[in-house]
Amino acid sequence: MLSAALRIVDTEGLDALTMRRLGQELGRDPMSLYRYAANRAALLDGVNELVLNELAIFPEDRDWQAQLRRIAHDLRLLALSHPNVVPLLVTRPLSTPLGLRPLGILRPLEQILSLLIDAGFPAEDALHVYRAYYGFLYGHILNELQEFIVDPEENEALLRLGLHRLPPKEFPRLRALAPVLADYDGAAELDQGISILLSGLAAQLSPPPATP
Amino acid sequence: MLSAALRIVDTEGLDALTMRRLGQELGRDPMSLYRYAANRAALLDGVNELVLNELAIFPEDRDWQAQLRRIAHDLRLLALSHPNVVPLLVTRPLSTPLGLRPLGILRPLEQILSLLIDAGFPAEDALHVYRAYYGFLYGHILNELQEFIVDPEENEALLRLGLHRLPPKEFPRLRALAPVLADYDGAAELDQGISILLSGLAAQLSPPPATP
DNA sequence: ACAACTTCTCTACGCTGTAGACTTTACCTG
DNA sequence: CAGGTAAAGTCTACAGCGTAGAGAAGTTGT
Repeated sequence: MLSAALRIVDTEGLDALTMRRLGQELGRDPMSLYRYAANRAALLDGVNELVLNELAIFPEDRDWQAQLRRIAHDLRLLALSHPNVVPLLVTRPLSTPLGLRPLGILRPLEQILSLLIDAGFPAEDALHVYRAYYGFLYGHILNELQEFIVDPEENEALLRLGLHRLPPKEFPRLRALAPVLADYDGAAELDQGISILLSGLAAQLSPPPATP
Repeated sequence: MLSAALRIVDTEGLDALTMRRLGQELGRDPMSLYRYAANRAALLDGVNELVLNELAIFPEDRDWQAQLRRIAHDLRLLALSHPNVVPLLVTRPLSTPLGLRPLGILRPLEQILSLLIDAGFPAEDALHVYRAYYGFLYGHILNELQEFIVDPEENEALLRLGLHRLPPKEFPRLRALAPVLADYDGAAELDQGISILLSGLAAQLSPPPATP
């Protein structure tokens, strides 16, 4: 059921995921969905969970930096392949206290904490590392998707056209950067940011012994 | 009109901002709102703009690091005082191509680019710095708000209660960190992350001459 | 005073999530 | 196999939503 919901979200957008539409997709009465999800909100949480479960984390790995870097790239790709789910990813937790969120959404948090603690960080530092890391990661994904042109029309022209609308006096920098904006290597930018962040964090907090 | 809308969002949440509700707040017919906003979406953009306009940026300042750090703290406080607007802040641009967004939303982008370029960065590097910076900033704000307990009930107890629900076998780290999670100094964490990021960026990209 | 134009109001339509009563199906027990 | 119990699915209905379109009221220019 959740996979059908995800299919609708991916192909038709978040708003298209209505109870009636999902019921039709499954060939069932819309009301029957309430046996599996108490709410439409719960349904959205389910989709959210389903996507997050595609993310593989191996907390046993001792090389925390490599692991975090890989996870970052994986999550980025996940977001790019389900762009319509991203609003859910960043917005749903805002309205649910931490402890009451679906387990599938809390699992990555637990696993990354575990990874960091096993790698030698004191629990409290692990939390700090996690926050800086996940904060940057989510921010990057949002940023990249915001610049991503979903329009089926030719990209660059439309982008330039959009920017052309801006008053030149007020937005000279942005207009001048139009060609650079057009080719955005998200993976490289993410990797570079992660590098800066991880080495900075490692230098600042007590570095883990890293000897098994 | 927008300020009335913002008032509703702040006090009653995003969903409470309906055309009928806003009309009632203004003592006007709901349909009269369409003279000022083409859409409900445009209305949300307006609220978004209104909040972002509270953010002051001084592109003439030569000390880009101090300036970016101040802006980060300002935006954080802004987000904390309008938490219900944050979903708008991060979500709305996802459905609008960059060039077609309201000017008030693009203005911070332009101003920060201007700040960086005036501080000596080549235009292209300025864009990279901006992306890493804004990405981290947005990510931090999301993170902090996600941990923020809006519940009027006593914080710590409720948080622990929520966490207590988690199966101990599966979430040992998270449960153990409950007391630490409870007191989260968002400003300090943001400042520390910004420090790491800015110094890393300055070291990596051609450092600005910084001599006026 | 009349006309043109803007602004506001009213009604109505199709859509939404979901409560509550009802019917059908599945399964387990004697 | 028969009968009862629980689960799953269906139907109808309601209040609320955004907003199209026609009309009323008010304002301004000549």
